[in-house]
Amino acid sequence: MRSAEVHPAVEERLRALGQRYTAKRRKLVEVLRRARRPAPIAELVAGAGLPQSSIYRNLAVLERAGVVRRVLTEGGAARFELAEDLTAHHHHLVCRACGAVEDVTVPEALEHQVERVLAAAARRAGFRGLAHRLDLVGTCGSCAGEAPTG
Amino acid sequence: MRSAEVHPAVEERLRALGQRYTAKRRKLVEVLRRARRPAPIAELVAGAGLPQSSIYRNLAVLERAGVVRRVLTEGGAARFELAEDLTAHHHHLVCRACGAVEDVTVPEALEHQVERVLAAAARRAGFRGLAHRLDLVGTCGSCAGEAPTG
DNA sequence: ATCAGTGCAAACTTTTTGCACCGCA
DNA sequence: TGCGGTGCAAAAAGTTTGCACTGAT
Repeated sequence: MRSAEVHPAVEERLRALGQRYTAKRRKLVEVLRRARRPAPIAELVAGAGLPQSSIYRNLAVLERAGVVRRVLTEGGAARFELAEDLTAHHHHLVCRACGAVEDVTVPEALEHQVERVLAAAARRAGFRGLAHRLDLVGTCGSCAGEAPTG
Repeated sequence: MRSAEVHPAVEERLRALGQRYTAKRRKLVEVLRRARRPAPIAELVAGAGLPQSSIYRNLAVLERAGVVRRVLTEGGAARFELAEDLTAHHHHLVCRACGAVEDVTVPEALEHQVERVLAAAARRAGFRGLAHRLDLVGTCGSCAGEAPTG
């Protein structure tokens, strides 16, 4: 989704919750939109030029509005990204050596198949409204190249 | 993997790192083995009867030894489970309402296909040694049934 | 004027670490 | 007897919250 389309969509979702789409929130969304991967808090603080507390609070509001989502992490610091309906369905490549995260997409055919089989498995377990989160863990190029022993 | 097979395997992996497989560590592994889902720290503290600091330290050692892995979470508290080669490859159903986590498996055919396509995508991005983590997020039976308004 | 938004600082939660003591190889 | 292992308590890291002030409708 292009910038010109994202912001009005965000504004609408915030309005629906009686929230304003201020310049600061717009800046935050813009930083998230530009990141090619889930952004950690520190990156958002630096990028948007807002104090941590405002970042956290605005992220909470944006998450409630369905604009951003907290990405699953292995503990450390939280990472956030724009909701998939504002960008595109994608997955993550996580480097187990340096922790780097990259966005990736896989063929639609596989996505469909995954969706179909998962929906069946979930139904059996009594789960509804399923969405999948497929992350890949491995070693990124630079870590594999620079530290073959690790 | 049965208990009789898990413990010797764990011991071997710890030995390889010059670590001992003490009674307390065995207790911790046993608690993890019995859990049908990734266990939060509090559950391990209660189950193994060890102070938090020991739980954390032992989990760190066990993770280094490839015995346990930290499960991806949305921030809150960390959850741990035994490594897949000590149990079986599986995925998680996460309830977005109550946070409950359940282990699930999907057909092998799909696993193979996912592996194949993902491996290709990862190679393109310069990643190696890939493993996938497929989690499903939805609403569990009790949350959907007992609170249709939520 | 009013109510949401913001910033600072303090509180809180979760995880890590220093240190002294214990215990198995 | 030495190097892990353990527990307590303190510290650090990450996140949330109270309060007073600002700003948009």
